[in-house]
Amino acid sequence: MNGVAMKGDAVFKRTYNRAIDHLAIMKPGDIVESENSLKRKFEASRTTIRKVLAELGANGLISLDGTNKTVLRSPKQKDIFPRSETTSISVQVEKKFMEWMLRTDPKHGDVINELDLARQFGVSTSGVREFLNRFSRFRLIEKRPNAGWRFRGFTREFALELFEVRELFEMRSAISFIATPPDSAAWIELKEIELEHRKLLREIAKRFHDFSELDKRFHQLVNNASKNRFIMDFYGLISLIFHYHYQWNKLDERKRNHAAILEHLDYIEALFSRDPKRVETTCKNHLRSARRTLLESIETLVSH
Amino acid sequence: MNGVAMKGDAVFKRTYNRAIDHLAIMKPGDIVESENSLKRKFEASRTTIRKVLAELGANGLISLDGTNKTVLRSPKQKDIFPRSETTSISVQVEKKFMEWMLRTDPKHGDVINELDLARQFGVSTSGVREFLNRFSRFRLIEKRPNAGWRFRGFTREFALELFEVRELFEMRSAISFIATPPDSAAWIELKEIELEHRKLLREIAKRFHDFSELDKRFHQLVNNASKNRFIMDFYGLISLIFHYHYQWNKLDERKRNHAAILEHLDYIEALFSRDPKRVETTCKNHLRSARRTLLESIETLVSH
DNA sequence: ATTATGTTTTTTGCAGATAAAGAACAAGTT
DNA sequence: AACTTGTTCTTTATCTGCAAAAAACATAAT
Repeated sequence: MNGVAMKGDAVFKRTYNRAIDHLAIMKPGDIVESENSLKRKFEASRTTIRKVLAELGANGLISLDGTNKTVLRSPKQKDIFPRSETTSISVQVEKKFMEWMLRTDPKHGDVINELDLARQFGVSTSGVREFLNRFSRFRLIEKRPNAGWRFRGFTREFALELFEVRELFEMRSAISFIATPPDSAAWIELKEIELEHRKLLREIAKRFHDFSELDKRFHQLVNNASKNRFIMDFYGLISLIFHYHYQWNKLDERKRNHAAILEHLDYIEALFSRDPKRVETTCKNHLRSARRTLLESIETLVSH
Repeated sequence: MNGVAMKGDAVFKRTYNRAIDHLAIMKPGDIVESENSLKRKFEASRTTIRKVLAELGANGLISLDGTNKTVLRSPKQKDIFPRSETTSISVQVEKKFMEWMLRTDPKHGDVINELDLARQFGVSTSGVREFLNRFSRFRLIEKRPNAGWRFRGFTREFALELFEVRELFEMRSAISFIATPPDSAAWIELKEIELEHRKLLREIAKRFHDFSELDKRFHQLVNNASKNRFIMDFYGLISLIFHYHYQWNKLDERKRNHAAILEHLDYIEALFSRDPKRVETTCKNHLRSARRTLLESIETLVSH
């Protein structure tokens, strides 16, 4: 309302949109369920639910008769809030920072200016600051007191260190995986993933971009078998890096993905065989070539 | 000066104290070196150096004659700022939070209230918030949007997951360690640590408390051999946990430390032998008993 | 040309304010 | 007794403001 925006009402708007979706499948005259029921359904506090109901009433979508709330009319397109207003500032900053990283491709040692980013992102410095503090856990940036943040990666050393740990963790997880009971849901998921791979292999010509999503799904499944929060968390960092890697290195993407699918299929087959030796061989083989690809893309970046 | 304190001047006070220390070893009439030289020596910006010099002048410790600054009198005890005023708010919050954890011993699921902590610590909510964001990387607390932080550990599962990764990392580091060239400084440091162990063993009756420091030094040396930032960082988490563990579990401390020293000595000997098999055996043996101790102390805590 | 000090501009660290969101309390209905 | 809605109290998310600290720009002196 006034110029000095405070907390932001993304939760309200998101919940309001959810309510609109909900109303869309109801008819005028239908009764609206209780606040507590909506609270559970929309995952928001009752305070927010009440605000939404009040707004729906004010907009003539429902009648607010205490415990007897009824639908008055079906929602129109213009009743919903734009998607961009339904995410909190902190989530927006996160997204904008990632885009900024891709765009500017900062190099090791580059300084990150809070004020500058805040201006670019259209948020206050605190928003940027808070994000950077959280992001620092990935070890890609580093703070020097009173003198701002510095970018640390993405160097060859970083990639090598990353892969050293990745291999350690994934090998351990893969061994845990083959030890999971045969009736576990993980095996079904693995079978599904295998089929997806075969399907993608047939349609590789036009769908090779879809590999990155499948890659993530597969490795995450394996890593989750470790049931170790540190190992699973670490895979979060790997995905982040790969997300960028896929954006950077468009060269030979189709060929690389094709090769990776074949490696994955070997690896998956080894998992189904439950033979630790075979798992080790196929897993290492795949990770080695994944590392090679990543390093190549770094060299390419550095050279031009 | 006025009631609304802003950034805080810990850097100034710390630097001022450093300057006082420096003046203490000079005689009246001696010439004070250049601002740039002091800047390098005291690791602060020239802005801060100038402020310090101005203050020293105002307090009659030096004469401020442009480029000709001379010592007027030796500093007295009352010239220095109290130590507590020389650390930044963020460092103070960190320290207070750790003390708070020890004191209140929060359990899994407990909520952490930013406002409450801010009041207890005598700082603003922003200070607490910023700290919690940074601290979240240790995975001991977790945020739920709009609903505050929750304590996650310190459970048996947490300890088991921690040790799984610790063993993986330390084994890898130990193997890297024995591969370092014989003229590396690490071997000298290891020898020193060995001697410290033997010395502590002789004086175990009265100095068993000193083990925790030595323990950290030893394992850090081994982990650093990995030259992997993720592995080295992880040891930061281990130290943090152990710091608390040592505070919690006072039972049998002397006996436990005595046993650990012997295990360390075996492990160190194995490292000197450069025999991977021996290193593996002694390292695993030590980590197994370290885990047992930690688990015992958790059970004890849970039971009363 | 380097190295000194003097001055101005920019950025960071932290407090404080406030709307939004959550939680707790109260009282009424089936 | 279990659910309603109504009301109040507490906590979080975010912006703004300002002094401290750093960085950049001048200018003077060896």
